[in-house]
Amino acid sequence: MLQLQVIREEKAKVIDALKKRNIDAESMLNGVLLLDEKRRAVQTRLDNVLAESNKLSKEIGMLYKSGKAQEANALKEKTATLKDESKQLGDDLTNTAEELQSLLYQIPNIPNNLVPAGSSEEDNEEVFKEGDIPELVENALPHWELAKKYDIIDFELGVKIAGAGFPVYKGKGARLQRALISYFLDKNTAAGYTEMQVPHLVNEASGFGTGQLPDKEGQMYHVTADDLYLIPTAEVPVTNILRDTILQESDFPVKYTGYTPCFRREAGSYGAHVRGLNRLHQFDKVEIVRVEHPSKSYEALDGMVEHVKNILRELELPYRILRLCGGDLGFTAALTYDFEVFSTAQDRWLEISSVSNFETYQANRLKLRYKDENGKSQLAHTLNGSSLALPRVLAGILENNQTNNGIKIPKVLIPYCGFDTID
RNA sequence: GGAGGAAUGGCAGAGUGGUCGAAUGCGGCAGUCUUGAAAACUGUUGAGGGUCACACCUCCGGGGGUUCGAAUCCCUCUUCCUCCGCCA
Repeated sequence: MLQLQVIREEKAKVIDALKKRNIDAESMLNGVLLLDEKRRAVQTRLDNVLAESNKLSKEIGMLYKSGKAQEANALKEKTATLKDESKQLGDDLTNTAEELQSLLYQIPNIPNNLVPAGSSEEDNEEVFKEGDIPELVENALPHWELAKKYDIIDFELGVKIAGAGFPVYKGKGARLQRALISYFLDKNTAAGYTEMQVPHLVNEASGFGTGQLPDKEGQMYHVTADDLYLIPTAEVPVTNILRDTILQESDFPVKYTGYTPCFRREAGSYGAHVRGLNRLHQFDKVEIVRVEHPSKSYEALDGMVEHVKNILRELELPYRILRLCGGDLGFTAALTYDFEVFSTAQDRWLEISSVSNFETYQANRLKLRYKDENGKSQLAHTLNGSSLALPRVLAGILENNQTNNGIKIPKVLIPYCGFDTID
């Protein structure tokens, strides 16, 4: 959520920046400012009424103590109107504040200067590319065929147990999954991230904190009986560790990593692009989360990008990095780099990581602050990234490493797997 | 799931209707002393709204109520503790 102060003081700049998202925010921001003004006016009136009635109450107390009951009773009558007034003003205040809040929830984050203009993923800017695209054997197979051929992933079995998009990993497939998780966590902890095991269901407040609610309510599985949500990403529980927290500057940088399954309803997705592991309702992901001093957050973002690069290099996967354009940028992000692995057998790029700086947008909702050198509370910056999402990494490994003698396991994973070939 | 108890500032812990945003201790910060540190002493130290700055207002787990007045009384929800039941 944007800070009111920023909208108040730099409205023109905000409108201009949001144009990159192809949004004309002018009327929305005017609405916010109007409500904000109203809120403060009502608050001031309410405060005055309360001050008056506080004063009277004290006088009444004194009068009773000194035995002047009659005078006290006379004063009591005066408080009746004040009470009515404060009740009305209080209701007005609540309504205005709620209206203001819900309007603020509808305004996305301000894109960073680096974000290119654009309306769709076509306009994303390729900023880096590395790794050789392998020459595959003739009649190379996409991963869903390989999965069947080597009996390592069973999609039909998942359908039977749960439904489409819930694969069952078997044998070496399951072991490879576990290997990837351990490998990713080891890389992240070696880079100074503290490993966290967090709940896979979260409450409403956590959903609001990181911005999944109210915006993407339909994308999460909702356990209505207990009003909990299955997490769509570890970002939600891990970042919410620090909700309602005031850090010291010396606490920076905060670096967490966690492995969790992720659950997404993916309502509205269909077609060839959701085949196999490309888009699932349940998948595994290892996430990195950072909380930073505002002056350091972009340095941190670059560091996270380097970190993910390193991992992909070790996995020997060809990949590229995109800077997302305004039209493709997530609602809460200020700047996002997407990592994509090239799947040779599918002849397309697969998104495997998304690394973002949210600046103060999440922190404002989370009330995640720090004390600056003057002892004043300031909003921190939050960042997160996948390091990494498993299914498409797995797809990339299976497809790019297929040979006539089976699928070669990348060297770094062999110690984790205990085998070097799937055949 | 059943019965009982509890929830107060970073932590511990007083406060059972008025002058309580809240004693006291610990911790934190600043200072005195010291070559330096420790100890001791002195001061300071919750969050938010509001204001140029003050004033002022709100917050004692959340919500609602009683009252002129609520941390304190009532209702409700949540969480924690103890006991019982069930159980990976």
